[in-house]
Amino acid sequence: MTLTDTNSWTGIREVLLRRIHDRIWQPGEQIPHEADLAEEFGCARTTVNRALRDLADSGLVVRKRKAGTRVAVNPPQRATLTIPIIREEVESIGGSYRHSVLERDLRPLPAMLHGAFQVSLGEDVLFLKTLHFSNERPYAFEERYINLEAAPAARDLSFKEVSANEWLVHNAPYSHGDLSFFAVNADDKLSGKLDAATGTALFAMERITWAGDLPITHVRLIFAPGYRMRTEI
Amino acid sequence: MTLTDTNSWTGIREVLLRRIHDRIWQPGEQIPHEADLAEEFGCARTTVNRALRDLADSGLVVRKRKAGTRVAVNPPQRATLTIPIIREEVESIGGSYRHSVLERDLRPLPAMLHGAFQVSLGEDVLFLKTLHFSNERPYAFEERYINLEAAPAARDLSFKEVSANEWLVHNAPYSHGDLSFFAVNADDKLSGKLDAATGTALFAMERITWAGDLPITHVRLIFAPGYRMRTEI
DNA sequence: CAGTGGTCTAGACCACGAG
DNA sequence: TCGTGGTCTAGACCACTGC
Repeated sequence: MTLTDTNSWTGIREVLLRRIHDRIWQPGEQIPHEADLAEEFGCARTTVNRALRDLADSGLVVRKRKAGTRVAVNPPQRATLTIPIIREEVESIGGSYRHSVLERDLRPLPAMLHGAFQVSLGEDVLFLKTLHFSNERPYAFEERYINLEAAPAARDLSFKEVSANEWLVHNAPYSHGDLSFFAVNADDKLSGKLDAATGTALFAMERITWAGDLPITHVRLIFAPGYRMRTEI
Repeated sequence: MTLTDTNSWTGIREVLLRRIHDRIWQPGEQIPHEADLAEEFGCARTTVNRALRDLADSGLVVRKRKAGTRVAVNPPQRATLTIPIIREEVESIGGSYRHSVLERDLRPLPAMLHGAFQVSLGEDVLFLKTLHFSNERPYAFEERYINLEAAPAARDLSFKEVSANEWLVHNAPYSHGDLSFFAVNADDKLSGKLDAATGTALFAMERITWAGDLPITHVRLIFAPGYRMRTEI
């Protein structure tokens, strides 16, 4: 039998978890106060607080001042996705990375993005089309708009050596962003670039990042066939 | 000008964040010790610790005992996805939810899953095909295997009233799982079910959950065209 | 070995929000 | 209003790991 150290916050978390799993505390039911639990475990309230805060972060319990802590009725699955820069992703699975800039020009922001990506009216943005390779096979196709107000230095860069992806991470840190995942069919152009039959379902990701109120970049990545985004929960 | 409260851990986190964004602390550079920062901010080390721990959780700094805290060189994007049960997802966007069980039988586990989903040899698993609707329009198609050793009560349930999705959340809590996302083409069967032209790219999710060593369920969800999984970072 | 983060404690005050 | 969680403090000991 495994003994759990009930003097560590992780140990206490395990015990609480087991009580929830074993239905000793029913979904929706209020569990004892921090103070009572601290007494039960013979530890400081801070320690119980840490354990409960962790359970709340993962969605298993719901905490409210005055109302106490309740076991979540429908614990949502929370999964943390780690999205590395593509070079690191490729290299981490043992591939050799290369990228190729297919297009690069200044242009007005397409109307489609006016709502989500508010740059100053009339300002051009830097547009890039890039193909990423793993072991010389297409890995992902990227279309990107860069707001030159947020990253003026990008105007003079070709992004042939360092990908825009990587350069922006280092030179235009964002404060927040929107991220979405979806599926697209390979059209004729994509099909040639990604070495996929026309019509093949491809996994895609779209991302907008801001530094405060200033939009930095909008990027759409479309991955070669077979790509899976994985995580553990 | 906005003043930041440097006596709260969130306030301290903001200040540290700004120093990283403003390159006062360069990527890869070691930042001051907790004790020094605590002195600078005139607060307890615990408070600085909380702020730094939070930055480390989000991947912006890397902390090591003895080696100190460094600004991450390639801060990975971490995104937390919240995956609710489908009924709640549908209802949260104002739809009325319904589901329909298309198939339900006991069968041996398909060979394809033998590696990932280790049930006792020769034991049958419960197989379910379900279609989820939002406002009477197809929302997602589900294929699910349930390990009856982990959830024996499932053997006697039709899952016509409560979906397997929801029942399992309430009755077979998992301790951990694998989750992946990918894209598939609608085949003829899917196309009819999801009201999508054959070949349409569809967003799909696959999930296996365990309770300790015991596999609980394997589920593949394929969403109707246009589905996006969104999150903020 | 010794510096650094990780954690625990006992106590305190505060903010929120249910009743 | 007042119970409950949220947070802060000052101090302590410990665990890891680079040197």
